[in-house]
Amino acid sequence: MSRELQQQYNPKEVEDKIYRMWEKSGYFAPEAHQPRADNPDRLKPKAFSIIMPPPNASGALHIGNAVFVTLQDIAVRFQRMRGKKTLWLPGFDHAGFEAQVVFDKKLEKEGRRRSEITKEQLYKEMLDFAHENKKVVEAQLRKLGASCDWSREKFTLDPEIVKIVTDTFVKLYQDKLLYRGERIVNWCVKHQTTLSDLEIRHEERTEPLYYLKYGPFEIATARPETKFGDKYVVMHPKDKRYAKFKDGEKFETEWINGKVTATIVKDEVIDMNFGTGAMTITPWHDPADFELAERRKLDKEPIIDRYGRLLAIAGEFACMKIAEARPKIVEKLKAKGLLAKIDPNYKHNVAVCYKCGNVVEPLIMPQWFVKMQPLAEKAIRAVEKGEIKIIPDRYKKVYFHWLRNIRDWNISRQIVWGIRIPAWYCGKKVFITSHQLVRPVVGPKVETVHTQFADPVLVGEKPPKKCPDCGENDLVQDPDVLDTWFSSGQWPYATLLAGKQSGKSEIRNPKSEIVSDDFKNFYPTDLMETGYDILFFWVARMIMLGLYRTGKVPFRTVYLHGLVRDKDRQKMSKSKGNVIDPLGVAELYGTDAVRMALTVGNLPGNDIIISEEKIKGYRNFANKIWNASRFVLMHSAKTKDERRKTKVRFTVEDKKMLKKLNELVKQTTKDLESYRFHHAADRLYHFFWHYYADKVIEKMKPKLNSPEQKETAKALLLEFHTTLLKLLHPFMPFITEEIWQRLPQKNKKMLIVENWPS
RNA sequence: GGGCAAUUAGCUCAGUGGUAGAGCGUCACAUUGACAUUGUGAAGGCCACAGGUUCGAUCCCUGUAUUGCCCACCA
Repeated sequence: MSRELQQQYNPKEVEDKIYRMWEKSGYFAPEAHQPRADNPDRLKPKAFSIIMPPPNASGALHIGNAVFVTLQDIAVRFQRMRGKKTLWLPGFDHAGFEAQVVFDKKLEKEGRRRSEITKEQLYKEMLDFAHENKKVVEAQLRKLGASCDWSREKFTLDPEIVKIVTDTFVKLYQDKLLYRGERIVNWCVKHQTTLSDLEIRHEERTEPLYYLKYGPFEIATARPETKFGDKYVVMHPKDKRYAKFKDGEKFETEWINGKVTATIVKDEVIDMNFGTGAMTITPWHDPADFELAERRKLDKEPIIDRYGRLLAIAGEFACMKIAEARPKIVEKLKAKGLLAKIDPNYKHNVAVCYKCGNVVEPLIMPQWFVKMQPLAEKAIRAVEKGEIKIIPDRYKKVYFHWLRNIRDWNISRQIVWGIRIPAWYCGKKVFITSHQLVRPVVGPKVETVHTQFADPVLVGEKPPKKCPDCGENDLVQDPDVLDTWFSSGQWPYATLLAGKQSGKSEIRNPKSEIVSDDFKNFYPTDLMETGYDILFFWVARMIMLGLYRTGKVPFRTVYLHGLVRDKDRQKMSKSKGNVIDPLGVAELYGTDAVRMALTVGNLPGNDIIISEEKIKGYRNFANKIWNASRFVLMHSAKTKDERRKTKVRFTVEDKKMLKKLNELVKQTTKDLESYRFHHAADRLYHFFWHYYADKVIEKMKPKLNSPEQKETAKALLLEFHTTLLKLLHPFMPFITEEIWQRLPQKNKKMLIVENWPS
C-alpha cells in the first residue's frame, strides 16, 4: 500500500467513493452516531434537526438548490461532529401547478394534448414522471455531498403525508377556519385554474384610458369590455362636484346596448382626485369593485367567461375575446356619442399569471378559502416573542407587514396534479364544479354563466354512504386539488409525524398526544434554511399551519439565503443562457470547490454572485489543502527509533502558533453556532492558506531537518493539520475525509463523526 | 403609492468610533524544493454626496442621489 498522493487533487477519484463509504456507515441517521466516550455531550446528546426544503419532483436541481444543500449540510455536519443526534430529513414536492406547467410543455413536445388524455391517465403519467425525476435529483443531492438521512425520505404524495394534509383540511373546516365561498379569485385564462394572490405578478402597462359619458357623469375606464352591466355610479360623499346627487338616487341613461337604470352610490373608497371622481363598478371582474359590492350589498353580474370571452350580456359582442371586442366596443361608444375622450398614455399595473404572463381575469367563483387572520395573529406573536428567530433580522418587518395585511387564501386549484380536496357533494343538487365551463351558445339565444353550487354535504376523509339530507347515494368528490403550498406548508410536522417509527400518523388536536418518535425527538426543528423569495409562500404558512396543528412553532430559526446571480448581477435563467449547472461545475472543479464558492460571500438575505472564476479559486484551494497534506504525510512516517531519540517540546513561538489555532477553533465554532457560514468559510480559507501553509509550514521546514527539533515540528504540524481538517470538513467534506482516511493515526473514526475540536 | 437594502481598490465583497482589508484581475521578480491550480513583492481607494454628533466618522444621526428588490384592489 502506498500513502503517496498524486501531485494534484482529483475529486473524481474521491467523491463517489467517499459518499458511498458514508452512506454505508449509516452515520447520516441520527441514531447511528454514538458520541465518543471523551465527548462531554455523550450523556445527554441533544438533537439537531433540519427539514430539507423539498425540491420539485419535476426537474433537475439548479444552482439555487445547491445553495441550500451546501448551507444545510454545513450546519448538519457541524452539529453531528459536536455529538448531537442530528437529523436532516430529505423530501420532494409534487409542486402542483409548477409541475403541471412543466408537464404540459413535455406533452407539447411529444405532440400530445392534455385534453386528449383522461384525468386518471394524466395523473398516472405525471406520477411516473415525478418518480423518475426524483431518482435523478436524489443522485444529484448525493453528488453535492448532502449528508441527509435517506431512510426517512418523504414525498408530498405519500399516502401518510396526504392523510395528514387532508386531516388538516377537515380540521380547519370543523374549526370554521376554512370555508367554501363565492368570492373573487385570480383566474388564469390560459391555464384554466385559479391562482393565489402570491402567484400573480404585477406588470406595468401603458394603455388608453377611456372617458365615457354615463348619464350626467363622465367615468374613466381602461376596460370598456367589462362595462355592459354597470348600473352603479360611485362617488365620494364629500365631493362637492356631485353634491346635488344623493346616495341611492336612480336615473335612466343610454348605455352601450340600450337604456339602463343606474343607481348612485356614495362611498369613501373613491379617490376624488382620480379622473372625474366618479366611476361605475364591475363587481364580477374587479377585486375592488367586488369588495364595495359585498359591503354595500350591490348586485353582481358576470360579463366575461372562463375562456376570456364575452357573455350574452354583451349582445352583439358576445363570444368575442377581449382583445377583439375592445376596439369594436370603443367604436360603438364613439358612434353613440358616449365617448368623451381618450387619454392614450395611461400607466397602470395589470395582474398577470406568474408562469405564463397572461393577464389574470378576476372572476367570482365558488372556491375553498382559508380564513387567515386568526392564524396570522398567532404567527405574528411567535416571532414577536422570539420563539422564532429570523436571520437576517430585517425580514421580520417584511413578514409582519404581510401577515398584518393578509387576505384569505384560495387553496383550491383546477388541475389534476395534486391532493384531491376531501369534500363530497350530493349528486342530486345543482353542482357546477369550478372548472366546468358554461359556454355561451352562439346565436340569438345566449345563456349566462350559472353560479349556483351546492354546499358540501361532507368534509372528511371518506365519503358518506349517502346524502344526509335526501338519502341520495350518488355522492361526488370535489374535483379540485389543493394548492401545493397547502401541503408543503405542513412539511415539518407532516414529515416527522409520518416518520418510520410511528405506528400512527394522526394528531387530533393541538394538545393531543404525540404519536411518532421522530416528532417527539425532532419537533420543533432547529433550522429552516431557505430562500427569501419564499418567505410568504412557504415560511409564513409553515409557521401558521404548524402552530395551528401542533400548538408549537415548526422551527426555532429561519435562515434566509439570497438568490444566485451571475457576475453581472443578472438573475440566472435558461433564456439568458447564464445558468451555472451546479452538477456540471462540480464535475469540472470538484464538489468541495463549488460548495466553498457558494458559501464565501453568501450573506443571509443578500444575493450571491457566482462565476466560474470564483469556483476555480476554490478548486485551487482544494489543491492547496491536498499538497499541504502531502507534505505533512511525507514527514509523518515515524520509526520507533526516532520517537525514542527526541521528545516533543514546544517552543514559545510554537505555543503562540497553537494559540492562534485555538482562536480559530473558537471563532469558527462561534460563527457556525450563529449561522455565519460565510464568515467561518472565509476565515478558514485565509488561515489555512496564508497562515498555516505560508507561515507555519515554512517555519517548520528547516526544523524537520534537525534531529532535535524534528519530532516537535512533526507534532505541531500534525496538530494543525488534524484540527484544520476537522474545521474544514463541514464546508469541504470530500477532500477532508479523503485525507483523514490517509492519516497515520490509529483508532481513528471517519471524519464525518470525529469530535469537533474545542 | 408604501417599504427594504446597497453604495469601500478595475471586479466580487469583508470590516472597524482612532493613519483602510481580502480574493480575483494587473505588473515585476522567483522556479526542478508539498503545491505554477505556486511563492515573494508592487501598483491601485477623499470608504456615493451634503450636513450633524464627537477630541476624532468609512462606521452613529439627518437629508440627497443612484441602483436593486419586495409589497399594493386608484377606476
